[in-house]
Amino acid sequence: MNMTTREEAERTEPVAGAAGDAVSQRAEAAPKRRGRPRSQASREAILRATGELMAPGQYAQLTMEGIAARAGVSKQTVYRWWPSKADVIVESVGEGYLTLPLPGPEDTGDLHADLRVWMHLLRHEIEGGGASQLAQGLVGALAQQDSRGETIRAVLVDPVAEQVGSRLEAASQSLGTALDVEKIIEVFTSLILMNVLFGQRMSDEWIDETIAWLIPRA
Amino acid sequence: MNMTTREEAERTEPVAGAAGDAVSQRAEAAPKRRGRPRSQASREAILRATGELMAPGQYAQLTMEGIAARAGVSKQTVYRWWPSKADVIVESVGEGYLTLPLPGPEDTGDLHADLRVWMHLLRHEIEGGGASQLAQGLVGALAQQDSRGETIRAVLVDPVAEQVGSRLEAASQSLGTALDVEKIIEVFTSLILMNVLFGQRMSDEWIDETIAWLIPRA
Amino acid sequence: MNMTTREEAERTEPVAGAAGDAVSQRAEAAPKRRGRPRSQASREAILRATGELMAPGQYAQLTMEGIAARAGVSKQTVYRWWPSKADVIVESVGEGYLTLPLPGPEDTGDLHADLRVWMHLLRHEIEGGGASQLAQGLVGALAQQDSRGETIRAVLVDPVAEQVGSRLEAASQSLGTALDVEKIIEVFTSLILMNVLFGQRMSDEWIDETIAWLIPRA
Amino acid sequence: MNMTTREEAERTEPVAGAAGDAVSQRAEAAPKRRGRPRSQASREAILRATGELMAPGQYAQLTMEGIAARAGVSKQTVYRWWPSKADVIVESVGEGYLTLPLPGPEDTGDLHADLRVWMHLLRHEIEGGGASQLAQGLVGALAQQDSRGETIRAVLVDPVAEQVGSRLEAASQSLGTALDVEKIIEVFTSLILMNVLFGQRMSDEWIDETIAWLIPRA
DNA sequence: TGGTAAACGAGACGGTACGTCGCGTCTTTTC
DNA sequence: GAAAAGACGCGACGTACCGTCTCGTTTACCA
Repeated sequence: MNMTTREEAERTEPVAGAAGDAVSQRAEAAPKRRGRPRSQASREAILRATGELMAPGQYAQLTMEGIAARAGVSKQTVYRWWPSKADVIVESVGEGYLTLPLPGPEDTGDLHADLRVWMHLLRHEIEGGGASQLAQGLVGALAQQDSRGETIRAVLVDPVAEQVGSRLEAASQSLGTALDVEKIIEVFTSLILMNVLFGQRMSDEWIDETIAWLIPRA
Repeated sequence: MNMTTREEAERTEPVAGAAGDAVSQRAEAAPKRRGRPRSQASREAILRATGELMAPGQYAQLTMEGIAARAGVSKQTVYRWWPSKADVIVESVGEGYLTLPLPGPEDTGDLHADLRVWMHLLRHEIEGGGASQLAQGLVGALAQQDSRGETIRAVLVDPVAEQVGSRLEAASQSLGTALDVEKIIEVFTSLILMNVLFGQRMSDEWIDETIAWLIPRA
Repeated sequence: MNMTTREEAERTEPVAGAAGDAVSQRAEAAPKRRGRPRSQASREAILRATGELMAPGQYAQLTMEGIAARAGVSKQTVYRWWPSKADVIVESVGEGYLTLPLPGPEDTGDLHADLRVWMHLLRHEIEGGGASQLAQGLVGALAQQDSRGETIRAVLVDPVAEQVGSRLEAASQSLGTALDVEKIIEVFTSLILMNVLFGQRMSDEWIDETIAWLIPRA
Repeated sequence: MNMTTREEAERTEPVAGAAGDAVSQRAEAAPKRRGRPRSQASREAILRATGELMAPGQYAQLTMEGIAARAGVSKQTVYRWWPSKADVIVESVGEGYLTLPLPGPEDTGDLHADLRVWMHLLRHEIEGGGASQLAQGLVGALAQQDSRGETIRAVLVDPVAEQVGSRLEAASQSLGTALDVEKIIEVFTSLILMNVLFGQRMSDEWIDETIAWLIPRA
């Protein structure tokens, strides 16, 4: 990610020892910045506006001008802190201003049924078009600058994996079956995301077959 | 895909007349179009130019103006025959003017070994960055105009599925095992494309595990 | 003046042997241009808009964006034909889309009285501020690119010189006096323009003195 | 308007106190300002920078940011003491940090000869372009903010008038002739400034004629 | 001699205009 | 009637200055 060191410093400062940051020893050598400090309000407004404009139907407005306008901020302020649209999107998503509208599966005790219900839900979501558009938009927007795979993965893949994962792990314990949970999660996520990304319609049969194939009944 | 019917009809016609020739006497059985016929040379030049501009590093030039300029053709000529950039790209890829730098697996008789070799090859390709960039670019370019996904699938998914598919089917017959070939192909393709699209690194272990999990040894 | 040769050719073509053009022998070698010809309507709209925006009070809008907007034309169209704002202004003025709001003297037979009345009129005009603002604006706008003295002279100086000149020449003949008419015109024009440009107030005494000094009574 | 800022500051202070303020106990007209006094060094640096940036060729840099940068000063410091760019320019010129490259006439005893020599010198200066450009620039810069003209007159007209004036007054006394010196100065200045402003070329004949016409030989 | 208030540098802020690029459409002449 | 040439309205791009606004840091005065 091509963030300037200044930006990096600024952001991580209030957040403190965030995320997977191991090397945070740089406390000495005061990072005392001179001049007026950047407006935290502007920063948030920009990231929020970006998140909002990623919503289905708004996507056409996802321009630097659109973001600035909706945030009530000057274009220059956006450019001052993020060198490109991709960077703004990445940070907006990273800060949680936008989440994929994909729910996770319930837990009624019957794993197969839960997954089936869930995938029907996903199908409905995909058919609405919003999720696909958003996913494609993300890939498209980010593709222009860098590959930035980790980011997209963090936004697109991880949440889905997490949701299906927690359900599977619960089942794995209660069932006592020897499921390769990790692999199943991975495959499940891949299949679903392909369908979301490419707007593929999941037929009833395909759903049943897929579940059966991935999680053989005992 | 949104190809005009005229385009479809027209295209197959001169292709029969083949290669470099212009004034062949295909007159008979003709649907007799009046006026100057469309230039086959222009068509090829456009598709070739599109393919060339999709090459990694050139992607920024993939504009309608860039295509027309490189093809030595007027913009109108491009628009006359393809309603959108997405359609040009799709046809360019379809006609082989651009190929995803993703080879298929060899057939040495040992399915597991072949797949392992192949996936190491893919990993190398992914690490080069070109494939990921191109795949992302395709998604991005196509998403802007045609979010329906069939298009992207045709360009991105199908070729990979075909390559791994033919190897698997061959194995399926020689092995006589009851493999759900279709499902395996689908899953294989999904996993690989996810990795390509998001630049995920495939470790040796991951490759071995995945193959073993998908195609259990007899 | 930095007009492109193409623009020059285009403009002078319909105008025929305009202005002081002596070398117009280039008729042969048909300048047949290809592609869509430039829109005469746009050209006129731009020049008219420019003239209108030079009017007192509107001057703040005299931006390339303002001109394009008022002309109902895209910015690019303005830039396509004139490389800078100064060039647009020069041509707008040159084509008569704007004239200095300075009247000429009447002819009642009494030269001194006529001039006095006229200068009082001018004083009123100057006090309104419009004329000064416009003159300064012209100088300022044109100064940024080139010196372009001839143009400003043509717009600012010549009309005034002409008006006072014709009155003086008429008087010169009827009086039979040996007036150095040319010199007087020159001086008169200079004095008046200095006052216009710098918003100098002309007092009654100054007017009388000046007229008496320039045109001694017989 | 073109009062020095210090005067301005001192003036507005009591005015502010008079504006219906309740706490105004400092009635005893104390001009004593508290806090850090303004930096004389900054003031000079700003005026010098302004003068330097008015030099021919540099004119495009004559922005508030440019001035501040070259003076090694913050923008706010400039704005604190001068309300507009015009004021800075006026004071810079007034303090002699920039002089129009227009010399005055020598005094060899022969008035006509002195003037002729001087005007040839001016012609050379005008042809170089620098003087015209600078004069136009001044008009342009000042016109944008202060169209009242006194400012421009003070900068542009007065210096020239003074130079030619002192030579003429000297001559007037030694000659004893009844010259209307004031008028002659005015006319001379007008003619010359018109030529400078509009880059008009003064021919040998024109110079001789003009001098002869303005100052008839005894 | 230490407080304090104004001036200082730095530089971010909301704006407006700049000049350019690409879009998809249009209007010419040429083939 | 297709093709090249290229102008058109549109809208976003990224940059430059504008004049204003915090910040933390001097620095001269007055107590």
